[in-house]
Amino acid sequence: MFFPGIAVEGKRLGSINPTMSQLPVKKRRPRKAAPPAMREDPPVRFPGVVLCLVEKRMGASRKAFLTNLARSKGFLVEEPSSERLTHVVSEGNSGDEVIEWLKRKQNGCVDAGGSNLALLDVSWFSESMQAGRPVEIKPRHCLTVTVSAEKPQDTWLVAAYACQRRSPLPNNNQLLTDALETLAEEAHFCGHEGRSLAFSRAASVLKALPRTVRRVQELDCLPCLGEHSKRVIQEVLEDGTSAEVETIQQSEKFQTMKLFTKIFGVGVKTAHQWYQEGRRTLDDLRGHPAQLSKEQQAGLIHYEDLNTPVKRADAEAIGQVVREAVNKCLPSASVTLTGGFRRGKPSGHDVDLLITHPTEGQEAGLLKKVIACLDQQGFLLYHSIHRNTFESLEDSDQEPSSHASSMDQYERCFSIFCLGDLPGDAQEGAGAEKPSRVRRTSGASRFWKAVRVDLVVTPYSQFPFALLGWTGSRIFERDLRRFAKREKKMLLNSHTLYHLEQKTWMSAASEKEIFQHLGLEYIPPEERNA
DNA sequence: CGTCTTAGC
DNA sequence: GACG
DNA sequence: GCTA
Ligand SMILES: Nc1nc2c(ncn2[C@H]2C[C@H](O)[C@@H](COP(=O)(O)OP(=O)(O)OP(=O)(O)O)O2)c(=O)[nH]1
Ligand SMILES: [Mg+2]
Ligand SMILES: [Mg+2]
Repeated sequence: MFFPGIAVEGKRLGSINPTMSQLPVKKRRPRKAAPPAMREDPPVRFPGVVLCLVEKRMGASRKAFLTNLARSKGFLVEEPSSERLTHVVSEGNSGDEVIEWLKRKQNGCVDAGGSNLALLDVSWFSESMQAGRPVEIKPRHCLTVTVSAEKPQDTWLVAAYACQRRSPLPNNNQLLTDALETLAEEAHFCGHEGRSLAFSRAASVLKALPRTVRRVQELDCLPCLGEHSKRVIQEVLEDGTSAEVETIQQSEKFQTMKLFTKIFGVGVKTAHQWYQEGRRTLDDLRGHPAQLSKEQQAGLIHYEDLNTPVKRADAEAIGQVVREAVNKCLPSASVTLTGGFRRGKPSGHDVDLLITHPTEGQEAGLLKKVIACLDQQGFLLYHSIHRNTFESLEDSDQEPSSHASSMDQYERCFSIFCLGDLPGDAQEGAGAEKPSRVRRTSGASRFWKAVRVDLVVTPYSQFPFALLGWTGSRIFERDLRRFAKREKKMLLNSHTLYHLEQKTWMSAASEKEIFQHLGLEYIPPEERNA
């Protein structure tokens, strides 16, 4: 249950003072006072002409130089996402390439067809700069479009960033995405993170397609699909499988790395080290428990439970247990189910919960109390608590370390939850005590199950950023941040959005406002399954 | 050729 | 591995 | 190096 006015689906959260944004206390706060020194451009002399310079093959610095030149002569120059464009100027690209580039930049919904948009070579631009006015468009200036803009090819238009496209849960290409994700996993096991990311992106693009791929030619215009990915897709389309993928899956190395990295607390490095030492089974590891960290011990003990998918009903039940504990500690605080379940997944590897309170600052110190409360009731088999370094709006912006660090500003907790499944009243969760939950470990009937639960506490002013950050998917998050940095010169994390050129933090009362700040079409959680 | 998300134990 |  |  949410508070009226809390922003989950774009409702306003209330006004936020933009001068008191959040910052990492360890780092220096960039100054907000001075706006960037803007050189005065002369007044607009040609309001009917809106230029756009195609960065592709031109480069960012030349584009910036030409933009300044044009503005100094009274021309309007705007971004490709602008709807007012009249003249698109490109250097070294064909007309078709410019159309494709424009469509991508405009989230795939451009009428590149017979509109009054002129696609021009840079020669027109040079002549116009020399003349100090837009010169008449001659045939030699025009880029020709060979692809018929009327009839869409038998291909799809898909944006290059996952945060620009809709990825609903029904995946029409699971056979293909499974193959590509196997290649991504294998690359990850080999420490080839760049290659792994490339295969993950390729799989993600296929997840966004509205129907099943039938012929490899349909992939021609899709981003993130290169020679290797297309070859694998072709094999799977023709034979139902790929030899490369089959070989990987049958290899002892891959199978053992997979077995070991599924242990909570074990990553590629540790798994590989154990593999080199000749270990192959979980019992090999259980033989030397002293070499294991606390989380690895817990991960090994609960290996089967933690690798059994968590159902939505279990997630809701745990959400309710946590909600009651939270409200005991702080009435009118809220608990929101996030992660994959918020994206509509029917099951998941854990339960992700986001906690906040509508009064800024009331959430301070809450997580520690909630953990103590849950632990006392015997719900926690393991937990690890994480403090944050970001201030809430309540904290003053003078001496950052003075009280922020002395205060209990915990924000995250990774836990292993004991989900009781006792009959009758115990389902409520509050009834049975810890010893009775954990002792019944043997025999055919066990009455409890270990479940990974992530708790996150956020100040109300950061709630939309935390919600966006903890809803995922992982690929969606990475592309949001990559898009913000590379396309908008902004820095995004799960607390804030920072504009590098304006040197300002951009507050948001909803997820929708964050998408707006980024110039992105809003994508609802159910379509973030990238 | 460099980049590939970001942050806390 | 794919992209800019 | 691990977790999200
Ligand atoms: N920024 C960032 N966020 C991440 C990363 N990994 C996960 N997240 C965010 C987005 C995820 O939806 C959210 C929860 O992570 P989970 O590992 O629980 O994945 P998710 O719930 O999507 O799926 P699952 O639990 O496996 O069913 O945390 C990451 O590497 N970077
Ligand atoms: Mg999850
Ligand atoms: Mg999680």
